Amino acid sequence: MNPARSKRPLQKDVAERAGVSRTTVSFVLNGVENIAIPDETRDRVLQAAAELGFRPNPMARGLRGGRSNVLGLLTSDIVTTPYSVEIVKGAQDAAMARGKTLLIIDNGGSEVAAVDAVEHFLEWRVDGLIFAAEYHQPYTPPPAAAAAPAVLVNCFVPPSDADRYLLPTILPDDVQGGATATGALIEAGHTRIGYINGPSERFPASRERLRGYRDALRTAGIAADDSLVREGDWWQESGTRHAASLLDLPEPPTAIFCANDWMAMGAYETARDRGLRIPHDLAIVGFDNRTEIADHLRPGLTTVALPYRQMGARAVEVLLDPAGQTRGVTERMPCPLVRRASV
Amino acid sequence: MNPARSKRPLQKDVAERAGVSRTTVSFVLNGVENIAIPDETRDRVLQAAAELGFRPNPMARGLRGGRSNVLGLLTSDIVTTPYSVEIVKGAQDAAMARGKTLLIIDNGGSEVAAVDAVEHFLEWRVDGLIFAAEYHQPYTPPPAAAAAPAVLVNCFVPPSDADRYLLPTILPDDVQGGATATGALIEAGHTRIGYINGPSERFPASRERLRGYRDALRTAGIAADDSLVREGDWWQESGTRHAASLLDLPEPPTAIFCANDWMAMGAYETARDRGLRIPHDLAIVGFDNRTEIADHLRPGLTTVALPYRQMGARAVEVLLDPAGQTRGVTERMPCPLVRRASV
DNA sequence: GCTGTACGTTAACTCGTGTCAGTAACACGA
DNA sequence: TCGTGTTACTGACACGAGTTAACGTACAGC
Repeated sequence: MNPARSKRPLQKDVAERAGVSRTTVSFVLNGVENIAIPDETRDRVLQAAAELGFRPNPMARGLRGGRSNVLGLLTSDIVTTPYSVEIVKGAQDAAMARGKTLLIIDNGGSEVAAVDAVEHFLEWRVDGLIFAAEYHQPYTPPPAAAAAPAVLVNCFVPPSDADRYLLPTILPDDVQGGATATGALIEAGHTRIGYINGPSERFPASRERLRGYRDALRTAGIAADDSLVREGDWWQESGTRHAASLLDLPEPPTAIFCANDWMAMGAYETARDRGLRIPHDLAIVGFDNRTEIADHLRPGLTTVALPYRQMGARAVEVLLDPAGQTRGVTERMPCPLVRRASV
Repeated sequence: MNPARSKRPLQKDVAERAGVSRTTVSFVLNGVENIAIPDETRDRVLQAAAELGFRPNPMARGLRGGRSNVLGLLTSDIVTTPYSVEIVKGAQDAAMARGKTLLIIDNGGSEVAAVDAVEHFLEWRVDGLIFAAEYHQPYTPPPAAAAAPAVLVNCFVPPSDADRYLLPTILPDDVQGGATATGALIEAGHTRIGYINGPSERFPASRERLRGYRDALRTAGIAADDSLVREGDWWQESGTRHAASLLDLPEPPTAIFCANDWMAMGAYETARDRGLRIPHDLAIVGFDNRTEIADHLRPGLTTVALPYRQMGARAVEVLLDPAGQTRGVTERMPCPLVRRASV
């Protein structure tokens, strides 16, 4: 009936072709220790398997052994922050490279759907769970998740739940990212550097990038001037507005660091309106490296990239590394500067 | 060892609790026909299953029956066109609703990776394959895909391969979309309507949206004027430039339809530069409904949405519907108008 | 020649479920 | 009493692989 199942070779076929028993094939292919198999036999088996293109049936394997070789990845709302799919891709590639299958479910931000998804994963006897968020935020996994090893990516268990859930956590290093962005401007000779932040209340990233900004100034021996710091709302328009207000200061900044690329785009608009050339009259650095924006602005926007792909890959590694389950360790992944032409 | 497998209830447990044999449980839960089971027994089994929270092990099920209940979704480069993940979500939801598991792999546009992915899917004995593209384009699946039922979404087998691969195909109705966008402007009283298209050579969508534009004009009895049609490159800047050139015509248009939202954003810029108010002095319609753009422009951009979610869902339906495998049927899904304030 | 041991191999069981063939109990008509 | 159905169920096998325990066989040592 199902053509997919009809003619695929089985261990039995490999055994027949190699002239040994099926058990021997299993031993050879799984590299079982403390069992003696002469090289000659081993080679024959391996060759037969290769010739037939044998691939073990993961269902049979998962049914028998405790290990299903499946990992479950639950992500909240990917669509609203499209670039976060990079986390998924990173996890996917890493899983594939290690011969694991990654099961992906996007719960669209719904808690009910999250519970369903975890249940679904557990049905498949997943070897581990990954919870990924579309932006750096607190998140508490459904209770059922306790039934399997888990890792958090781009999110963290809020302090109020931290006693119940102590999980390995992988986050972007927003402090370093903020410092790197600011540092790039300092290197270019700027000393009055404005900062248009995101909303600091709901977004840990905003708070941390601000900290990085201040750290970089302090390290460079530049006195912090809070009149140079504004809080936008991530949208382009707020970038335009705050950039204008910064440039209206008696001592205006010569450079502006924006906590995301949309606001940087807004700052570009302000510069254009005022006839300021970038980077000569005003240098700008963004954050997020949304290439559709950064590449397309003129001149290209120098910005800080979120290491989403690496974070996804690292999550898989931590999950599969038996020692990685030393629970509760938070890893910060560095955010590299992507140089274009706006500094 | 693996905590996930330890304490989950099995059919055996349900049978014990209901005081029947495991076979009976299997019959009841699978609703096997032409086997007599009195309601009283049936209810007891169902209740026992519910009380224990029994969920069948999909591996065992897939191993035994021909049906794995897994569908494979292969997508090319989601990240470059982030909104296309909606296709994935649509497919995911539809699959979940029908009790299927969706295996998703993004091959990042690599043909080698695509072959690997299909191989991976076949290992899992998938019941069907879905090939999804990030934008409407020709695509030829790897030959191995012939081993399972397949559906194409947002892509189609090019004529040169059409004799070898005749697959059900689901596409957005770009002609209708173009006509709808144009129609909205006509309804609003416009008769001179400019059109900034995408590149027509590489993109079927461009050609079809143009056709829709012309159809709508003809239907309304408006003479087509090719001087009102320009070909941009999808980027904002080309929208700005072509809008300017349209407005510089001796008889400038009072409305512009742009083949994507980025170019519409460019047209907004031109309008602003010239002090034209939208929609009073110039009406604009976009395409794609990229909410991050359309919602955030002032005034909000009226645009045509790609029915990605429905397309993904429909792919699953076609795949699971036995009659749906009447191969080679192309379905066009309607692109609805999303009204905001730019018309 | 006998026993012990290391080596190479395999039969047989296991995982959880679907499914076929079969059985026990009972009813009914001849 | 027998034969034939019908109802309500159950035993046993199958799916494809991993794993345990045991089986020869050959060779060494006595």
